[in-house]
Amino acid sequence: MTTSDERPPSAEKSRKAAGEVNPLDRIVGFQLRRAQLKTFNELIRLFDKLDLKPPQFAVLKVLETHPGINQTRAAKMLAIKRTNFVTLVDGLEQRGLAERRVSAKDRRGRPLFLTEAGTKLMAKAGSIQAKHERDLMHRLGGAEELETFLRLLHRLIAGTNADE
Amino acid sequence: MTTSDERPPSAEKSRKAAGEVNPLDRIVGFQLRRAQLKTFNELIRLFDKLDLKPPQFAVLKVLETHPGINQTRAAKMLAIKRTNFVTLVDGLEQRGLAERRVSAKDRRGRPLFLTEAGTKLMAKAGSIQAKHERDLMHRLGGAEELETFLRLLHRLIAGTNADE
DNA sequence: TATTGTTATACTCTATAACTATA
DNA sequence: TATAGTTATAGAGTATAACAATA
Repeated sequence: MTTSDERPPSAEKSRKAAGEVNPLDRIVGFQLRRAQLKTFNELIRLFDKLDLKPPQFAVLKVLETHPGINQTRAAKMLAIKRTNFVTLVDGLEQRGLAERRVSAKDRRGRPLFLTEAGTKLMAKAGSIQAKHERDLMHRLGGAEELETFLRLLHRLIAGTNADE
Repeated sequence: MTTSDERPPSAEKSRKAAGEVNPLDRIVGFQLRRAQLKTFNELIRLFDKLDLKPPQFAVLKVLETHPGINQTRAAKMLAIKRTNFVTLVDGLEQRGLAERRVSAKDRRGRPLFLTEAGTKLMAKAGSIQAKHERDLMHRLGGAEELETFLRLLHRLIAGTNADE
């Protein structure tokens, strides 16, 4: 990604580098896919030293703002299946970043909490992610464009029932 | 569900329906993921009767606009790996929608073409996809918003070397 | 030596069904 | 009966390494 070759801005070369005329460029779904893959890959690299990936960060983020949330609701927020969420939490619990407790009210539930280590890690991860977000904002053109972008994304998502 | 705290049912339901406060709502990457998943799932359902999925449609679309393109360039346009592209084309070739020929110039290459059946299928698939695209445009708010959205997406993608 | 297409393979993601223990 | 969590498992999707044929 940091290949800083000298690149003359000739139309010929920039066209080739950009992947040519590409009929997929004007199809919303495919552009969404590319943008999503790129932002995730960027975040993966930024989280590299924390041994954290975007989905794991997302779980911790939800626990941070919703301590004691149960797994069904958390999985819905993350738009992943309850069943796949289990493995995710297993990993975080084994690393001592999150913990499942037992609810007194409903003994079926396993309310989720960040551990102290999880809270500490989130301090670092959160600032890394926030920095990335600012980078994205700048690439979009500024604060106003970011708002516009989020609003448009939300219009596409609206009416979604997350998962399941 | 009748236990726990006393809470007005209206607030309870709207909170649940809206997916709650969700700290992921303002993180670009995760909103991108949700929007991408949703548009793809919509397209999958629309293509249902054609037994076609978005990646397959994308390949056929590239062959339609770039007849004779080689696999390396096509894979780059699709932002997937050459190696995974092989399986994709295998499937399309077995269904008689695309074909690999042999190049006289460079006998390593296998220039790709739509078959007649492939062209016919693309007539249907293309109009389905175009209709979906118009639907997305309306949800975004109109033609102007679509342009804005694509422009912003492109700003995030810019500088990407696709894949590999 | 580099490139095109390919096979084999592994690893991650995601999806479905069925089970348990509670309610 | 329904719900929260879980297990097992299958299927996509995606990744790397290595090879043959050709340039």
